[in-house]
Amino acid sequence: MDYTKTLNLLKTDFPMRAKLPEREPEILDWWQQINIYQQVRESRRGAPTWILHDGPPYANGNIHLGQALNKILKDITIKYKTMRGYDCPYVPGWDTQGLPTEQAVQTEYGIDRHEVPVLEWRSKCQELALKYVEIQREQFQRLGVRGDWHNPYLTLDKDYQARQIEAFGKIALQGLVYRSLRPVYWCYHCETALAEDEIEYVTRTSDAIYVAFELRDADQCFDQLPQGARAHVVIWTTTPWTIPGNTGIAVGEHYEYALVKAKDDYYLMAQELLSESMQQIGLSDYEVVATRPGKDLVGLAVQHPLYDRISPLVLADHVTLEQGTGAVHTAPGHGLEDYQVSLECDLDIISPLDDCGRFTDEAGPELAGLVCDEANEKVLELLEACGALLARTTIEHEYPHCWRCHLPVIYRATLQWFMDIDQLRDQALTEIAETTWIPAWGESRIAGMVESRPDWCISRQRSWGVPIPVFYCTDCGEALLTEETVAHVRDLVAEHGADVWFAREAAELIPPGTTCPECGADSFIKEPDIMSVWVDSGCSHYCVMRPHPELSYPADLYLEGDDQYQCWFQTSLWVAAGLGDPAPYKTVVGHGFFVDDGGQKLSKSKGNIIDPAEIYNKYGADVLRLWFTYADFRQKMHHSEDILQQVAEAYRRIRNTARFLLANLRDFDPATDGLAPDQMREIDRWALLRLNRVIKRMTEAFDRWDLHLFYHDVHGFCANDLSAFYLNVLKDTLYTDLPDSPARRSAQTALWQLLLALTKMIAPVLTFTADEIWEHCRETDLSLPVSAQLADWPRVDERFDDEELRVRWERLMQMRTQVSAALEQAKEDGEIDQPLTAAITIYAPEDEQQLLASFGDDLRMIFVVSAAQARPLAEGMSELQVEVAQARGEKCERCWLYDEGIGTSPEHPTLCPRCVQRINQWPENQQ
RNA sequence: GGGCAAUUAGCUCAGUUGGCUAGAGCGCGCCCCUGAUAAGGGCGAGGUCCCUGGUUCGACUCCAGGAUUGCCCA
Repeated sequence: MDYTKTLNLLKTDFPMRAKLPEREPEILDWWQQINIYQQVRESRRGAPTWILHDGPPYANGNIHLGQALNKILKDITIKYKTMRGYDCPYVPGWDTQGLPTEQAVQTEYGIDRHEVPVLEWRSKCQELALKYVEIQREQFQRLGVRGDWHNPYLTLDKDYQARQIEAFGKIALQGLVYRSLRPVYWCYHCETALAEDEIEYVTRTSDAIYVAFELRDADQCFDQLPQGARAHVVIWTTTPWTIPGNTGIAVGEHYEYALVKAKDDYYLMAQELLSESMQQIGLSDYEVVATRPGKDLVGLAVQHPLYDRISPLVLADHVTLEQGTGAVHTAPGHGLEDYQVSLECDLDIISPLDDCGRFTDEAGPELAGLVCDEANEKVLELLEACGALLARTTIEHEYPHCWRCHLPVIYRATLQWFMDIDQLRDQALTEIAETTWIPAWGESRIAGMVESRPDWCISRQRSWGVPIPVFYCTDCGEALLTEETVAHVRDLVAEHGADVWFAREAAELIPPGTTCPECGADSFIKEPDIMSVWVDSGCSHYCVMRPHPELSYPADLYLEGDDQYQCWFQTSLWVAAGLGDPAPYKTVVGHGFFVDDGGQKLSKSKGNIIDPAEIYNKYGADVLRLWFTYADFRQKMHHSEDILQQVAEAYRRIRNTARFLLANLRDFDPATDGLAPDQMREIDRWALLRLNRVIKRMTEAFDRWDLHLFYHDVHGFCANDLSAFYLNVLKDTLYTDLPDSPARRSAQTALWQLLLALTKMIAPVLTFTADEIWEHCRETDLSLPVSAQLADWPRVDERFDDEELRVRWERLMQMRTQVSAALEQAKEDGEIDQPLTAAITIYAPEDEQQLLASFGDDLRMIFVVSAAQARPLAEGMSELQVEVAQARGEKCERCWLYDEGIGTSPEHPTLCPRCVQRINQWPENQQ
């Protein structure tokens, strides 16, 4: 007879194989159908809100792995917080304006911005940005990210732009914004100023030259100098093309400078760098005539080698003796430190370059029209011709490059708009101290950056962005910016979008009747520059969080890649400070970046870019999501195929555990079959005690953003506590006991709790799989909400927190390890085939022996053997010993345990008495 | 050159206030099961806890210096 029909074998249509790439899109469709975002929001109506403000990714391509990580971490957090009882509106956003889009229009559409009208150019930019918003929206949703995808915020929205103009006006009217001629990083390929965060340093080889500047009145300082002798200050520079911009030479106050004679000429430079420099110049035969400290040299007049003008000797703190001659070529139009010196020492600021980096006529006829970097040769030629070029070598050094076109940038003095950071710094630092930073060292990191950050250059010489709403009087040139003009522009932009600024003349953009407060004239021109894209996103709290009916200020959380300490975390703070607001965030979480298995950063140029679509199309988004909780996201994240394989394997384990639970609950109705804790068997209470522990740890981990503990704890629980032990032990009860027996119902009561809690706990991470499991859970309990996302986070059930039980089982588990080892040994020695054929005797010290004995008949079940008994230590034994023998009797055909009573029933000659009894009582309808 | 951080088995991580033979999962090797089966179970081999000093009865844990790596800045 086939006894399999008299067993409660597994039964479920929950598939073992996930086929996530096929299954996930179906679940997505279903979420859309039931409008999961709205349902979740409604289920939390009236609950306290918890707001994560989305940092807008830049819409100029497919999403990359870092963006996938970012959005998934946000999603995990929001889903967790929702389950914890909060109402969590999530409004995703996109950064849509700025240089990257303009460049993409050029490359993708092949349009030259100089050849089309500005409005057409802007419309192309908008078209492209919106295209990528669509693409990214699809891709983010595919990752399982839940949010208000139908109503995202875009920085190009009219309302956004209008609020941004309003914010600028408020900040500017408080005197926190100024316009100044100042050297800024300038990319002459992109024809725009670049902010510090748009610079990348690349090693390159440059010229390094020594140049002689003739001293006009050296004899004032050095009476050793013979009448009519020529003396030169020697400078060293790696950018020959900046020589035309030289307006001074800086020396260090306390350094000793030596006047040396070589051949018939005299040279002046720092004593300490003398031998090195003279060697480079090729004048090894020289003598020191005199020395003077730097401070004595101040005010000496030096003749510029190329032009008829004087470059005075000045003091500067930044002069060092690390390189060069200790006499520093100073071109205030081409360097920030030089610029600062020029302010202190009243040097001229000369920057004879146009937007494209070409020398203007100011540089003289030989240089006019040449592009600066390429003009090096010509400058060298000119210096050579006048005998000023002493030596020419090369040097390898880090040089700033444009982050977009990767070409070298220059410093160029231009009129730019700045936010006055000095006025806001203290407030910003106070706010930083008030904010919670995760990880904690993020605080010292951003504080350090904020302390030393120079004024923020916020203007860009481009057109795809929000205009700087300033006018200039055509008569006196004075800038015009009043509450009225700002409000007027703001209203026009709110109605027509920022295009209106570019479509209309100044007269049509100012309130009628406006006159210049300085000279009374009524004719104006408009500011040509737009705001940096970092202003756009930095204003998001003012443009989105403030006015949005569902959001509020400040946000509970900002969560971005840790490059944002220098960018969005900061720009948002500066804007808030400028507006007189507290920080826009209460907590800020920074996450690391991906590196490949060799530890190299993922980048296009290295060709090691990973497309998240490839991963979710191959493994599924849930595996991708699980991966992001596999490693500590606050550090760099490694990517390799090996790691993905591991994660996929772990996914299968979790999935199969859930499947096993489901498959044993088909005949269980929690309402009628569930048992109270005091009616449950000890092992089942132990399982729920262990579940409590996982819930506790998971909750703490999520609260502390120790997300990687999720993977390790949940997976460890499934693998160790459940698969390897509890579920394995339970099989005998679940399969062979009477369906309605107390033991089986006790087990099922625990299994049901395990299944529910586990499914809820994985819901924020394995968001697709959780709902797939949940659907099957609802077959057991229809009163459950339709999605796990609508469930409450599991709670610790204190009825199972039994310390005595915990200790008791901990000791048992230790002994179990020894039993397993003994069984393995017996198997190797050929004494038994497998554990089920074994009978074990455990000789244990008294305490242990009593503990084991207290389990009675359950002991053999716990060790998954046919028979087990505990005895006191025998003579000569000092510690626990396990004796393994072949179990007596035959193998029962039904329960597979060995028993001596087999054959005693004529009706069922192959069954043990226990099974015979059960068969006889087996419910009719299940036979 | 400066700031912030990291460094525990092949991989990803644990390791409370310094204290028994440093743990887990995966991977690997060997074996068992075939009533979780493109599943499940057992055992095993893998570690100078980056290095060097110091404090201490005792340091993976604390201190100093160094190395390497990553990010940011110059």
